[in-house]
Amino acid sequence: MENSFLQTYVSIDCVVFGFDKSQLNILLVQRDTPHSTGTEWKLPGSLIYQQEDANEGAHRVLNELTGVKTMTLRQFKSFTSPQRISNLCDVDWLEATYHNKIERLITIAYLSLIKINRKFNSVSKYKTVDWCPISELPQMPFDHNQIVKEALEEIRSWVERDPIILFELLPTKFTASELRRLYQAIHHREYDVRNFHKKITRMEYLLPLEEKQEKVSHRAARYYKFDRVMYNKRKISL
Amino acid sequence: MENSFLQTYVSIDCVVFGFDKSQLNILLVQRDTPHSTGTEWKLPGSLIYQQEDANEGAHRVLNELTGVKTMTLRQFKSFTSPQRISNLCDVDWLEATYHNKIERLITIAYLSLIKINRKFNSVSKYKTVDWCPISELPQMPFDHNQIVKEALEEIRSWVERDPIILFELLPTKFTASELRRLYQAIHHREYDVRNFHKKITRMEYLLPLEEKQEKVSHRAARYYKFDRVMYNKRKISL
DNA sequence: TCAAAAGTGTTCGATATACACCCATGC
DNA sequence: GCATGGGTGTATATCGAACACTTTTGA
Repeated sequence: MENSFLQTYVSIDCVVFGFDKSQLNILLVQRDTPHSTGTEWKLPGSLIYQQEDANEGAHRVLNELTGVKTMTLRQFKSFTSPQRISNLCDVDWLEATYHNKIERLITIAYLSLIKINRKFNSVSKYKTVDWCPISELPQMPFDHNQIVKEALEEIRSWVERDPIILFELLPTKFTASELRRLYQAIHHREYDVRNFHKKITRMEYLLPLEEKQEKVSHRAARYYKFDRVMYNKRKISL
Repeated sequence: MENSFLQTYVSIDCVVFGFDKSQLNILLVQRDTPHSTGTEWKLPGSLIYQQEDANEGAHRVLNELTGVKTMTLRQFKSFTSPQRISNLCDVDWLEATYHNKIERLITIAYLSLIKINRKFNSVSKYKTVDWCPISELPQMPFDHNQIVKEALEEIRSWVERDPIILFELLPTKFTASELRRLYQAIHHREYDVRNFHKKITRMEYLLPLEEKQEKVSHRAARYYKFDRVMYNKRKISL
């Protein structure tokens, strides 16, 4: 072990969650595979620059990807195994993309949340950016499948500490059943409808509106909205 | 932003918790300050080697420090700001220690737990290793004070997800009030003694023993021990 | 009039909180 | 005998879980 300290490139990879109908989705980008064998989906990410710290890098990636300037972002884990770029395709792709021979690469994974119907204003280097339901994730390069798996665990425990993040995934006005389905998707279990209504009645930071759904072929559901001020009052009283 | 991607050394730093009487303690090591102005306490850590991933590095540091081969370890956050080695003392110390000019350094912080009265079998490069109560932490180099602060938040949420880690901090046999004081130290609040007894009665994985304290100048307290098998049964039923 | 989803109340068990006094031991 | 900490029970509030029927609306 002669003084051979690791000197390495560092990337960030972002697991961006969106919620639609009953499913969590993740934002994926398409890359060309090096030997023109087609395309492949991966997590959006980038090497970080000399002058940046990881947070800045993550913001940059997401801004390039979506045009959104500020979004909720959380660093959740670093992936450092030397084997994470053992696949030759990945090695070649890195060299083609960054014009550097890269033999080792650690990545810092971020988790982020966005309303899924938000319009993107992308200046992205990627040809295609799209939502992918977490139940239908493709095989991805590097350890991206593992990163997503850990991101799912992380989002669960984050919601428990700070339920505010649920409302970053829902539209400004949402129905009780949208919120319930989001809970179900995140906690991966069913909630009884009646019990769930009682639960949201107890959350004083959820304001029921007069407004209801229109033109739905069943009884119209009431809209709710999230009241940040009430929420913050609640939190300090814990 | 001309293709100047960060290539950097990577270190790991370990926040090792121990518990004594009523206080959480952290294991600190002493370093010589570069200009012989004395010594200074810091978190134990090391640059990681070429062949290592971060987990291996963390295990190596803790093994060198304590002689303990396997301990509970959890990566909790990376610290990547370019400013974290802006202090000249720190720059000089790095150069003196690692015989390399180091201009940027990111660190991956780990959290670990150990019984405070465990004997160390240290092969450490440090002159002094000692426990420091978290209420009396000195000013430390780099961003080590910040790292400890975040480690404290992390240990709280870790205990909530997985209370087993409490028993890594207590002796094999412990009294109810030792456990209560540990809860208090971690959650930073008081627990009512009677309610706490009810709480531990409900934990079937805590076995009350016949054995009691001896030679204490007050009523002798019953010892309990933690039953891992019962605990694991419990967990899957959640 | 039918299909589809919205909305609503009661009971039970588990858990958290508040609160005050007697017990065992060494000195 | 006294100082020190150990050990105990009751009442109340909140929360989660189980469980079935009526309402509204568009097609």
